[in-house]
Amino acid sequence: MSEVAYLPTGKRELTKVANRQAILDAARKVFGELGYETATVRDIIRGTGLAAGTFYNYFKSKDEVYLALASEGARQFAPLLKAQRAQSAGWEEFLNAAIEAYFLFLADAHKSWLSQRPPGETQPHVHGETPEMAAVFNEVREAIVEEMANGGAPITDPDYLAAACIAIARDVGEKMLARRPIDTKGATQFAVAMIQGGLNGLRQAED
Amino acid sequence: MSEVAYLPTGKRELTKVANRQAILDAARKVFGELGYETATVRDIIRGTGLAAGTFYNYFKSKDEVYLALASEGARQFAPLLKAQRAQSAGWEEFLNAAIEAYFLFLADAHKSWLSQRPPGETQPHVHGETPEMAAVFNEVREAIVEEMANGGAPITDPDYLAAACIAIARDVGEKMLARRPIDTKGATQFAVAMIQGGLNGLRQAED
Amino acid sequence: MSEVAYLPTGKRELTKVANRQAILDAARKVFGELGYETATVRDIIRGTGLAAGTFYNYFKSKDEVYLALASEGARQFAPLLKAQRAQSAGWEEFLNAAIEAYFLFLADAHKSWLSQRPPGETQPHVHGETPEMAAVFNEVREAIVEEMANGGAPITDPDYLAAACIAIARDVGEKMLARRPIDTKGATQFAVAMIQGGLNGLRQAED
Amino acid sequence: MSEVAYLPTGKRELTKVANRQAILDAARKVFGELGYETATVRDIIRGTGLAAGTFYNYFKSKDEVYLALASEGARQFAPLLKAQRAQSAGWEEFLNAAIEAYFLFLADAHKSWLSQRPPGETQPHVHGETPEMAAVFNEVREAIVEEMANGGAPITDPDYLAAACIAIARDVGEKMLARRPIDTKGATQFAVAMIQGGLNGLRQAED
DNA sequence: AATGAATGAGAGTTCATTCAT
DNA sequence: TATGAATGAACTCTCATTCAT
Repeated sequence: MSEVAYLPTGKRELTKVANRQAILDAARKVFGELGYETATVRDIIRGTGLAAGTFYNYFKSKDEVYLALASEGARQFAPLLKAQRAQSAGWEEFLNAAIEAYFLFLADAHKSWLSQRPPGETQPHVHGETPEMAAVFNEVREAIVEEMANGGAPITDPDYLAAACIAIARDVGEKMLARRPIDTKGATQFAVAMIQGGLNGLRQAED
Repeated sequence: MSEVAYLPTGKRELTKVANRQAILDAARKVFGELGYETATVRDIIRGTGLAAGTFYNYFKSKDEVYLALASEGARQFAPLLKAQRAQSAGWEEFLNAAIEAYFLFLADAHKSWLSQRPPGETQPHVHGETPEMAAVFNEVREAIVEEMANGGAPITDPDYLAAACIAIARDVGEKMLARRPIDTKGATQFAVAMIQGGLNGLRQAED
Repeated sequence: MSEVAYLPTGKRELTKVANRQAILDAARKVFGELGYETATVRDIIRGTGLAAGTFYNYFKSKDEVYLALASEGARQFAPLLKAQRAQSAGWEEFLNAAIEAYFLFLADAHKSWLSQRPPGETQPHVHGETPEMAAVFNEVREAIVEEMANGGAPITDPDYLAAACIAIARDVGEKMLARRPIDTKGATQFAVAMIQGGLNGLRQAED
Repeated sequence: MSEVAYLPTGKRELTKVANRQAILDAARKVFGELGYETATVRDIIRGTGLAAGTFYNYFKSKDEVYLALASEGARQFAPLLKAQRAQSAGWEEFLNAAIEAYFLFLADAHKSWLSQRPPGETQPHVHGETPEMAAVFNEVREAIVEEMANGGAPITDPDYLAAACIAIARDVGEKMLARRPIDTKGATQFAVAMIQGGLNGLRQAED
């Protein structure tokens, strides 16, 4: 309609991407520290240099930014998990692959987020989990459940077993993040050994 | 204003206690269903026959009722756990005792609360844990950590191990509650077998 | 549940009714002056001595208070109009009755509202009609349309005619309110004479 | 910054005019559909191919575009009305001329706007009148009032009479637009006959 | 002690307008 | 001049808490 069409400059595009990222970063931090309910949109934008309304140029709602974070995490993680699983021959290898993938994701994410949450300052009623962690964890859960349904780990009570494996992965992963240096190899060995041992224990108990 | 000063009668005291209990019951239900943030004080008092303001005759704040619930749970549970532990000779017996105590508590609490949460209707961003469950769980965690520190389960990494034991207890306990009939014996056997097996697995891995 | 049940005292009930009325009055004034869109809930409560949140103890939304005002007006007016219509034999009497009822309502409402809008200070983009006026006006409109459909005023174009009658009633009524003293008799005579004369003029034009 | 200063070419000027017109067209449509308050500047520019900020190169504010629309309508209409009036000998001719001019304007505007508002989908609290219609209507109003003040229609109550004439013109005009085909002749005949008849009726009532 | 209306800070969100590009 | 992201005041509405009764 107009004679002169201004194309978006590289600079503009850059700040747009940067702002989006800044909001995502701030949101991740805030959700991790405060939890979804307690975190406010204003808490999030305070972490960027932006104004309140600007948030809504990038995300339609508080919920949407949470979901964006979660699905971004899942999207990045899914191929890693898949690749690891593809290489695995049996249950033990699968388990090792899945847990290692999860721990690597956690470690990587943790490093790049510089979560820096002052230790011990945990608020009451708070998750302590970023949306991405939640999403990625769900991927692992599903992989384990699926593998188990396929007969990967034939044992009396697959429901309890899945719950237990997942629980170990989650909580050992969390502990791992609290240590320096972050040792994914060690944590993976621990978790896998414990789960495999547990399986043996359960087989014996069955008799 | 009245000439005669009535001493608090037993009846009146009972009423006070009953109201307090009604609030606690309603709060437990609501916190369990909605989580701390989402639950409103009005949600809680709606569950009693009382008026909004009356809540503050019994608790100073929404937070206080949460804490009251948690510490009540812990207070009731602590002696049970202590008794069970006292009977235990070694680590295995201790573990069995602690987990059984925990599962019994869960089952009992669950029965008496009639939590009735329609399954599958879980809201996003919500805990699904009553304050008491959280508190009692912490008791168990501390017992395990303490016992482990006392050399109960000599293993490479007590920190990870504690995390894993606790994780299993929590999540198998949760699964247990979802089944009918609630089988604490079976769940305890499962959890203990898995943990003990896990310990063995870890010992082998160490070599 | 509690031993002592406090019944609402008269005083409490009084302020409740009074507050509701204060909000309605303020809302009427504000809607009349500013129109629905421009008026804010804060504009309304500012007209009472109440706090912002209190508005929502009485009405669920800005829309609801508008509707309440409108339907209250219609409810009060409907029987008056019905009574007047019941006494009417033919179209002319009906017309007289309907318009008189409308003008009486306007005059009465105007007096009791003390609308006191500073003359000349009319804002741009504004209705200048309270919700009640709108609602009552609709009642009159429907009555006229209905009567006309029943053959009350057989004329070539009932659609245009209804529009014209209604238009006269509305705008003459408005002028009437701007004069002192408010002369409903005179305004009614004028409007009816004009409409009847208009009908005659249309009959002649038809030939 | 550039060495060569280009004078505005005819082409460029045209673009400016075209953009301005595009905004005016979109604004008319949007104001007509949504009303002043509900319409947003973004609603308006969405109707053009332009960007949000560009709006403010042409109009200082949302209000200004409304006013521009209104005065443009008035400016276009005033000479038409004047010409029609100039040809009129007496009151009846004047009335016919004024109303016809108004209805012609309405019909023309309506056609060219293709207002296309889905009938029946009227929002609550919305005008259904473009700024131009409002402005042009005011011109007619003033003409009638003026003519009446000059003794064109000697009758008891010129204030009421003006109100009534105007009311008829407005509402019959509105009805006219809703019909197919749009029959300005018929509508004019109707309105004039009704008003003239009304005048006669008022004269008789005076006796 | 019980009541429930009143309070007001603060939540998520919208939008007219500005301004760097 | 065109662009469209940034701005921030203002909006509707919620809710923990207070307080007159």
